[in-house]
Amino acid sequence: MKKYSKQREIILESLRERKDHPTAEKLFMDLKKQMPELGIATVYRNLTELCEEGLITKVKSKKGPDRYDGNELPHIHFECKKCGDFIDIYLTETQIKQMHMSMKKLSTEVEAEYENSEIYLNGICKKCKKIAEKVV
Amino acid sequence: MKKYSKQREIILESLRERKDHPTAEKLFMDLKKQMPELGIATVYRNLTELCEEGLITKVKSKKGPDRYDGNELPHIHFECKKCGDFIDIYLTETQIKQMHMSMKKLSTEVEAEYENSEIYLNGICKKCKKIAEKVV
DNA sequence: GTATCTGCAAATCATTTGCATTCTG
DNA sequence: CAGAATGCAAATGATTTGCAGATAC
Repeated sequence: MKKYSKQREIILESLRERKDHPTAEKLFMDLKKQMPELGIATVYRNLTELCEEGLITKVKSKKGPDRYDGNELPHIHFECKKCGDFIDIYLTETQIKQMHMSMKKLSTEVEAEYENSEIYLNGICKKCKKIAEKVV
Repeated sequence: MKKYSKQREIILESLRERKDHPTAEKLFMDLKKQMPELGIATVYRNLTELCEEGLITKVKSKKGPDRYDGNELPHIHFECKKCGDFIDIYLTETQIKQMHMSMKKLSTEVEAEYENSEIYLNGICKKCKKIAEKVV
């Protein structure tokens, strides 16, 4: 039977509150400030569990280690080719419906059973664009 | 100045021919049969280079290590939640255009500069579906 | 009281790097 | 010959695992 743990609570809570997509290491460092006895293994263990329960999402990054996302609103990710950061892009009801319909249609072409889809947009984010402009 | 290497040639050639999406390790094992002196570091070095040159693509997997893809035709990936394998899904000219247009439109919402997008469909592939049916 | 969860340290897995040697232009 | 590329072994980085002690129910 699943038991309560303060560690799991603050991990989930923190991921829901923050708007970035931290690595396990980053999250660990930040949480260690408010709970110094916290161990990195506990963070990894809980992140894996929370993903399995569908409460958070693991985001694969092109460059560095995996990122974790606690944003509960339906969204897709924009990954910056320069800094590697992720930005959430929110979709309207219509966009979501449209997307899922076309995805489902595509899936039938391989006779596979479609469940959901992940879309990663790639490009340069606002922040890096500004930096690039300044450097030039 | 870039120099020819037999190793790079067989790595690229093999990736273009095969229809799966092997890990570096798998590719290494297979190529070692025809070139026993091949080293794993050489495989990784060349895979990284070939990706940078845009001749192949690195595919991030939900489960295991990175996969590599030498399929030159425009396609997106279907990732099986059970076996972790990838299947290529081909798109028509119209679908590609449509997709890029809607992606570009989404990107403007975050004031980021869109370059290209990656779409991963998720579900259960034909092979696993059959296995599942047999087990039941 | 017992199963679950933790923190730590050690282990594992994937990938990268240093370096002496070999190959290409 | 000079610079590039290789193979090997060692190093690194991220994540997982084993285990003894702490915690929840």
